[in-house]
Amino acid sequence: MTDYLARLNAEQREAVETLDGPLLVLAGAGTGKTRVLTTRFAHILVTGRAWPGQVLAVTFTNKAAREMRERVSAIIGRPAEGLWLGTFHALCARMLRRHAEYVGLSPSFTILDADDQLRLLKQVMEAERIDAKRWAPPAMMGLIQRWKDRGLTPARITPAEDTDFANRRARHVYAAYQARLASLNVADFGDLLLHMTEIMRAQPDVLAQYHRAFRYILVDEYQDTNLVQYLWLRLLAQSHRNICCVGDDDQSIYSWRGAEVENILRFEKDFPGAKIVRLEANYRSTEPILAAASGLIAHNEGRLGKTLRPGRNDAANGEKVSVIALWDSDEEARMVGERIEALRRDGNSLAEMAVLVRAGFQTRAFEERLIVLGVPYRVIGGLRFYERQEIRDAIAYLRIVVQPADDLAFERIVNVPRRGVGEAALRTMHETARADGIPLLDAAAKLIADGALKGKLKSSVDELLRGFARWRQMLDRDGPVVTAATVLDESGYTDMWQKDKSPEAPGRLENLKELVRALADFETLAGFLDHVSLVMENEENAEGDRVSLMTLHGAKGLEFDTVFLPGWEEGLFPNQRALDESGLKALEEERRLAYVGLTRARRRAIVSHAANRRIYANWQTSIPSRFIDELPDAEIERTGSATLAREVRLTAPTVFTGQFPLVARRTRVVEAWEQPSRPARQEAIPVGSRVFHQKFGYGTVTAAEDDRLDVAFDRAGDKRVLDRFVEPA
DNA sequence: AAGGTTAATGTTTTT
DNA sequence: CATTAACCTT
Repeated sequence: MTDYLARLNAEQREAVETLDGPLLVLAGAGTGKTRVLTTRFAHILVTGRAWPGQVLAVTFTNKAAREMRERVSAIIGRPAEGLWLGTFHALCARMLRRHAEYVGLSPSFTILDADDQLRLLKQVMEAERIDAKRWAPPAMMGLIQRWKDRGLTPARITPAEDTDFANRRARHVYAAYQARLASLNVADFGDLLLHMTEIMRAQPDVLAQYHRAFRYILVDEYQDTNLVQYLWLRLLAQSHRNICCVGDDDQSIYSWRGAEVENILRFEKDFPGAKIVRLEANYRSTEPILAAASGLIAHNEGRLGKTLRPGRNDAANGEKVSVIALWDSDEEARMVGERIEALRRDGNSLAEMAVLVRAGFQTRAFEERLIVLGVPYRVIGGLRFYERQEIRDAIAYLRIVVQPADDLAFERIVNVPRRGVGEAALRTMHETARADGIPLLDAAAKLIADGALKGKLKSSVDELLRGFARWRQMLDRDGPVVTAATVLDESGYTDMWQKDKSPEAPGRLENLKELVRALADFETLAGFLDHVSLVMENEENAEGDRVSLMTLHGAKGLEFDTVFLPGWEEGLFPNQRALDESGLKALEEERRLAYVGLTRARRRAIVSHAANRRIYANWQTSIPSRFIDELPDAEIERTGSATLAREVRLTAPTVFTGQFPLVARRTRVVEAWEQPSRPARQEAIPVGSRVFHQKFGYGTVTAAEDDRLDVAFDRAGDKRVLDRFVEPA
């Protein structure tokens, strides 16, 4: 029964068998993190420490949750049921249904998606008379989300926090937004965590209930937790302290989403006596790949410090990491295509190859190339199932059936299909709703009863309202599947797409069918709606042998024999925008992203960069990413038609000495080597001098480092820009 | 209210 | 370039 322990190495075994007290597992890439987590879970059950329902296991993705559930089942030899195993959000939603009244919601609250969130916020900002031109709603949304990530309810926000948005009215807007959510009986994603944390803080009996319920807590991807998730965990763990967090600070790539690596450091502080186990034996990659990745990540400061060592017997026989220099992005796509074909000819499976890019738009060039070559591929990421227009529309209908007061859903579908409800009619409904303090749906009914609506508008809206009354009864009588099918049919929604002649229409109808089909697995419509917003993913086009194309973020947790890492150029990767916004912090995160990319590869990693890249309309010259220079020379092999660039760069005499050090030497050489479309800068730009930038206007240079300048722009504020984009003023 | 035009604007996005 | 939101015309 304990033969599962025999399959672990010493450090993994320690992580599994240390069951009492707080434990932090620092697990490097490919060191068997998931195995440790699932084995630990099973070990708790097998040793009789707890029943399955007494273990709380938290992941970030549904995929990870599913995987863990399957592997735990396999070890204990039966389907694992009644588990508290899921994503932070799914677990919180489940809890919040029990205690919704504490935060002014009813247990039937629905969960809002990003689109509805923004629409609602726009309305709130409009009502608060905030100029949307000057204060962009998406920026305000970001601010609110970051507050929520930090566990800050409007009441917890100090005036000092509310300084730089809409003349210190951000806190007020946030409060109004929250009030509006409550009045609609909806919660956004952030609220799930925020509300539960707030409830556990304020209601000792609720907290005590969960302390009794959970004896052990397991947390995956701990480096990606944000503050509110940390608080939530800490509250739940504070009585028994049997909490085990697994993470890797070197793979923290979501700080821009509110994740705080500092949580790892905080862990030791808040759980004194916490044991720390390091997993450093990598069973995934060959030695050159590990050494290259380690050499790269060593350039980051402030790491907890782990050294990956090869754990595979055959690790030493690996090929070096290829670094290929190419003339332009077309040649890069051609190179990747050719390599893929060659590998396939040698008997390699396409499913074992991946192209990992920094930004989503980069996949297109490779898609086009692979189509020409007739190589099957799949793009991972992009629109999720529930983000599709037709699914969101259908769900809006269903939400109103469950929740007649859901104004956002009503607003979304009242004129879909067209019922002649335009801006004017909607405004009238809003006014009536606000005046009488009733939901939009009731306001519409009232306007019809009062004879305020006329003609086609009146009859079509009336029919819709009668429909909702009917469908609501039907739900009790005939269940969700029949109701959903009827709603889509009788509302004219299916009809609308059947009449649509666009090429996407058939696919949309197919998705609607899939939605109804998926409903069969659920007892209640409310349960299904939760599933759709919290869990439902794309069917990943998994069938067949295909090359995977995805972003580096999307590749976390995956592995492939061969990994292509194109576009390693300054500006693109590391991404200039990230650098401009968050400086060194962003650079280190970009570097971690590069580390994640390299460590996805089992046997082969092919890094490439192009000297010229078409961005939007025109061609732009790029220089190789600094990350390439940071790869240890011994582990890489440089080839490619643009190898010359490097030779030139390395052998060119250092022209500029003394006075203005570190100025764009690399840029200049590469530009000299190709056509002089943009004249190379002849002189360094001294600190303190006045410059002009096409986009930001005039400013004063405050610092210079390599080819980038810190400039205090007169109007645009402090920015970091490439020196070739400014001119001496 | 609907359809067609122009102008603005381009990272990453587990839930 | 290519997508989308805001705008203007019928």
